[in-house]
Formats: sequence, C-alpha cells, structure tokens
Amino acid sequence: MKEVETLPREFYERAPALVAKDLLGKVLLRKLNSEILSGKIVETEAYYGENDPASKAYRGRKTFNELMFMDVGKTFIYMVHGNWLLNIVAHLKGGVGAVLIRAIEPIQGIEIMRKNRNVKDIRNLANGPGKLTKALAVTKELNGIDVTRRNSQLVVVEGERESFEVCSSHRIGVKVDLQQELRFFIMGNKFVSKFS
DNA sequence: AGGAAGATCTACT
DNA sequence: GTAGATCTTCCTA
Repeated sequence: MKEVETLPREFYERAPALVAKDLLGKVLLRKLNSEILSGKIVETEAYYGENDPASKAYRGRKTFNELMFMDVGKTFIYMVHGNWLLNIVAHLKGGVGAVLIRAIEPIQGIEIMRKNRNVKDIRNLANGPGKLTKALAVTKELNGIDVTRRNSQLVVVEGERESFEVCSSHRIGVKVDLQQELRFFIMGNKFVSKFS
C-alpha cells in the first residue's frame, strides 16, 4: 500500500485564518480499527486567542483549553450542545489559536458513516461540525492526538490537485464575531453546511 | 448546582 | 425554510 504523506507541522505554524483557508481541499483521514474513513475538507473556521470573544481561549489559559496554547498540528476536541467539535491547533510560534473543521465531503467508508449517522443522504453525512465527528466516530478520546503523525488515528493528508474558489463569511453561531471574516468554504460545494 | 455552549433534529408553515 | 426543543460537557457561582 502506498504511504500517504501527512501535512507537515510547519503547515499549522501560521496564522489560523491562513491555515483554515489552506485546509480546504485537504483530506481528513480517520483510521478506525482496520477501516479507513475519509473526506475532503470543504468548510473551516479560524479561532484566535484573547482578542477573540468567540474563542475558547478568550478568557485565558485553562486546563481545558491549554491545547490551543500548545503544539500546533494536534486535535482540540470539545463538546457543544451535545456534539463533539473537531479543531486542529494552529498558530504562529508562541501564539494561540485553532481551526474548526466544519464540514467534509465523504470519500471513503461512506457505508460506515451512514451507519454512524443513521441517515441515507450522503449530503447529510458530514455537512456540519457535529455531524462530521459523529460520522467519523471522533470523540474526546482523540483529543490532543497529532494529525501530522502518520500512524495517528486521525491525520490530514494532501488532496487531489484541483482548483476551486474559496469563499468567506462570518463564523456561524458565534455570539460576538470579529470584524474579519473567519469562515472559509469551497464555493458551490454541496457539502458545505450553509451558504451566505 | 445551574446555565451556557462554534449544533442538530423534528415538526410544522 | 424556519422555529423550537433537546442534545451533554465543562465553566462559574
């Protein structure tokens, strides 16, 4: 079997907004027992630190959010409204931040995702941050794992070479958003949670 | 102990 | 398409 190259750690050592934008089109790969589930990342959001009221790191470093202050390229997973949300830590050296993965386009293991989600429609499998984690069986157990390590249960790899247009908007569901638009998605992709 | 939280599902118009 | 109930941690009092 051909080895897939994960994205290098340096990829995540940049401003969260840049990383969020560049993660579009990459492939999220979940190894579950002997099965492989994967999907193309089509929607992301960037979160910062103490200047970002919507960020979990807004009120400073705590035990539950310290991953956002630490090594880039690791997962940061937490529960909101009964859903696990998957972030990848990304920031400049010494900075704070993470990128929320909001939606993927299923590629491999679609039947398993259907089972995990209990829905038929492919478009409805992973077109939202909580749906995607359920489809890929991502929970707090995977918190803090390194997505740049080839043998992690969750990794991010390079996708197909293809061109697409990136759109941006304000982040979804946040009470107080920043002026800058920090949500990014692939224009016209059917698996984006919502447009506008 | 209580409530807020980056959401989702269901049941309607 | 929209509104409302409900999902389950973890924070803050």
